[in-house]
Amino acid sequence: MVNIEQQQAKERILNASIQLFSQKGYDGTRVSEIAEVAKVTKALIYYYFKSKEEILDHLVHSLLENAAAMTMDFIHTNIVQMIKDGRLDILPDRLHFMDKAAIECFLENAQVYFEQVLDYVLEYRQIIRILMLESLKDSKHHNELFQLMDFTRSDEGNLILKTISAVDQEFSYSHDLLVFNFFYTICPLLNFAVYYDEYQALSGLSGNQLRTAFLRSSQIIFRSLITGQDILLKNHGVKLKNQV
Amino acid sequence: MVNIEQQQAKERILNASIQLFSQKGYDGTRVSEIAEVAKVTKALIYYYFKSKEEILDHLVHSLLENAAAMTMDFIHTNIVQMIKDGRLDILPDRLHFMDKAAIECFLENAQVYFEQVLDYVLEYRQIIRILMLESLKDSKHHNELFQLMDFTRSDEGNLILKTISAVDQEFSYSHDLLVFNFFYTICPLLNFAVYYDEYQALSGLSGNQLRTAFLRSSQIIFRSLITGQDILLKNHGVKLKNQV
Amino acid sequence: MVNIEQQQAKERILNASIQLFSQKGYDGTRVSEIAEVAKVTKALIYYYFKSKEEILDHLVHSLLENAAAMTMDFIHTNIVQMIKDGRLDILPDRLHFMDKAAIECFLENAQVYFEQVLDYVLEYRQIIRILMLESLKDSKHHNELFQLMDFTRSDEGNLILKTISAVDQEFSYSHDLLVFNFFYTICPLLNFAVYYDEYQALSGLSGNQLRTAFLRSSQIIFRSLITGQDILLKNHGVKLKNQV
Amino acid sequence: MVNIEQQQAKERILNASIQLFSQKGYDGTRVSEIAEVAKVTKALIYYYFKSKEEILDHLVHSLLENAAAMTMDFIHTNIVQMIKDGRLDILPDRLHFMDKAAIECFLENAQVYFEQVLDYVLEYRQIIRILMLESLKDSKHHNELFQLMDFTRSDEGNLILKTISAVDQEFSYSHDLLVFNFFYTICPLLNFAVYYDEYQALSGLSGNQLRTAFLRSSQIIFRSLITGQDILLKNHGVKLKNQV
DNA sequence: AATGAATGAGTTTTCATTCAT
DNA sequence: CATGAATGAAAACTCATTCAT
Repeated sequence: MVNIEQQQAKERILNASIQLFSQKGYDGTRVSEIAEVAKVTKALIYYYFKSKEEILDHLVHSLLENAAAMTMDFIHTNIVQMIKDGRLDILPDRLHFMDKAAIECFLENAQVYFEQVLDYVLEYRQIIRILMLESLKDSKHHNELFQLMDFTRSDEGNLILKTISAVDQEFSYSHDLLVFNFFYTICPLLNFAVYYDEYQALSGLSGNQLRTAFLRSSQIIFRSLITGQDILLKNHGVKLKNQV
Repeated sequence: MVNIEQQQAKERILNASIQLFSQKGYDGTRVSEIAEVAKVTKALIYYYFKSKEEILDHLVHSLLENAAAMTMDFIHTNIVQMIKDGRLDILPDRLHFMDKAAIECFLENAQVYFEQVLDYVLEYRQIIRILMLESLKDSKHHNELFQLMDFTRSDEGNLILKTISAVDQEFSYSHDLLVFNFFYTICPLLNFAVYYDEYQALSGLSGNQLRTAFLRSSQIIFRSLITGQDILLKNHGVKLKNQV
Repeated sequence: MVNIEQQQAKERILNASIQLFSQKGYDGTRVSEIAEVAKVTKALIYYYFKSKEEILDHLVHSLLENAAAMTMDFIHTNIVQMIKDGRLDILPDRLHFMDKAAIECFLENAQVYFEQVLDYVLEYRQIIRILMLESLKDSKHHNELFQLMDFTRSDEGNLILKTISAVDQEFSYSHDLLVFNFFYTICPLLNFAVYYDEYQALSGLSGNQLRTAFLRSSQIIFRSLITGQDILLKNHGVKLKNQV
Repeated sequence: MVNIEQQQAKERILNASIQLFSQKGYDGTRVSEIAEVAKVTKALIYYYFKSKEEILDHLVHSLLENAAAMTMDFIHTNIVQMIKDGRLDILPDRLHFMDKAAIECFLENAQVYFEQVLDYVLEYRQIIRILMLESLKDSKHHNELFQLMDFTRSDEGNLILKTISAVDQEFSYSHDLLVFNFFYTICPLLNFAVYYDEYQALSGLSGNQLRTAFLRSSQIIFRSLITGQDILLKNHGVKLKNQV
């Protein structure tokens, strides 16, 4: 851990802001508190940032950039590599895998990616918390949480959905799947991050135990998506396909 | 719908507060804004409420009371009735069902209850949003969201867990189940409520379509809990039991 | 003089602002100083005015309205009355007087009007000073001083010019006349108002002596406009007419 | 025109200050703005000037010195030369010209001088504007504008008045003349300078047209002073002499 | 039940100025 | 010469709350 005295002032301000915003919310945090925690003068905060809001923006944007980079990284590591290996084809409307093994491989990578994302959101859980707080208000960062991992639209970037679709060639996207994905994949993940510390405190579990327990729970969802997709797809898929 | 002019002032203040707190957060809302929206003077707000905080308390407590009542209602309607019918026994550590049909009946009721809860959280989604905003900060209402449907502890009120446990008599509670329940049952439900309006706006779905899609998604989780419980229970249950 | 304690707070704020803005300039005046002088709290100032700037706006606009009213009054008292009496005709491009006596009468009225204006600008010399200070900066009140008595454009409202033109039927407006009017009628008048107190102090004259001396000086200008108009009009009028 | 990059830093600071002070007033200008416009750092400004106020002082004093030099120049070129030529005598209380031709010559020179002054104030109109802004406030530069061409007192430097007095040997200074001189000679001149750009913009006249129009207007005043002085002198002079 | 006026104690933000390098 | 970093003091403005009526 870096000596707090030696940390650059600007970074101290950002760290103090993360800590305080995530604890007390943006509106609940005073610039003077940030100054105190960061051990700088109020005026210096305004030397580095035009306003309190700019601090928030800075935090939010740095997280979003970071997240986007991680997604890109996944795409390049997995998709691009598999294409190069001739195991995956990008068709206009879906991903086409060479064989069952390729699907297995992809799913495994997705799993690894999920775990990666989990660790990412845990590491940045304070900023995620800030983002979630803002996403609940009609602030300017209103829907940047949704952007964070935007699976709500069925566009090219929505890889997990494509994966599922690849399992069943008859499949085409349904609102059900998107809803499921958002509320049963993204939300739990983000909620896990923002309630991580609190849940630990209440349950008495260690961080690692909690993380493991959550990962196991997630596996149920993953399996459901494969074994139980007839619930989502077979029963309602046809109707849903024509709905919007 | 009641004429806004004729609404009693106090109620107008409460409604304005719900609207504003859920939109801008408690800290982000000014008493003068409440006065404006409620079409009363600031001074009148202080005639009815001792402080801004008392308004929040009032809202939070009314929701919590309400929620508790609903749970009690479920318990009485289902548990108590089934006991009276001799189809259910409350043992010190678990519920004991007379037969498979009783379980089926209970699960069905639980499903109905879930839908009831869904409608409840949808109706009060603004207050839920307020509560969630506060739960993310370390305010005094910090963990009242957890209380709302406290399934994190394995106490008598934790009915769904008991139900699952009843399906497999060998079963005993594991942290995994609690984690699963919290992050994959309660959180999605609450997130659905708080992001309901926004998701509608982004997806273009009608409220009803969205509600139906969410309920179908929930069914996957329910089924997972039965068919997929070996993942949660058989594999890790023993270890987890001894973990904490 | 009204008891300062009994004056309404808002008026005390305005008076304090006039005093301070005219002494120290708008930028040089602190809201806390206004509060002190007005014997109110800073917060009360913000109860009555949205911002420091709004106080300035209020002062400026009230003066401008007032001034406009005075001009209107002159027009109605003189022009309208003379028309009713059949001594004046408004032609599309100029005023037409019945006879020399009508012109004399009009000029006499203009003289009276000038004196009236003089007393007006003297009474409101502090606000005029504020306005002049602002007019010298590129603030939003930049050219409201020009509007105050806008003789810079040769439109219908420019009565004095029309009067002069009426004296010599051959005459038509020239930029020279406008320039003369602005810099040798309006500016001296306004400068007299804003430097009134200071000139008194430096010269040792009483207010009344100064006012009388200034009025006599103005008469020279008035006469110049009649006897000396050949300088302005005859020599250069033709060229100037075609210039812009 | 010198390349802005190559201009010395100090000069750039002064030019930026002139520009900004005349645009926004001294109080309305931030040191950081000066730094920006001058393309130097704030710290460098403090390397060259002890304080923001020192910049203003520097500008004001350089103008005043300059103006004094110009007056001195006039005195030497005209007065001193005429004395040497034996055409002018300085009596204790007045100037004594040898003959009508000497008066004519002097008046002509005064006219030339007026034009010179006009060009001077036009060149330095931004600083004049600053000075006028300050003269309207009770700053330390309060009455330095009056000093600029102090004709308010009947001392030796008041050349134009002496000139007029010389025309009529019966004449002695009256407050009327001083008032006339200040409000109808100096003020218009200064106002012309400070409103020069704005008047151009509003009227659509070119700088040269405007300057010419103003000079013609001034001639009326000059002539008035000779032909019309009976108004000022004969009628009221005696009384006024005894007034204070 | 209702309110216009008032305020203390903050809040965010600004700004002339300094200092170490 | 030159500057990036830093700051004390004070500026404008806010806001929950109170009070007299």
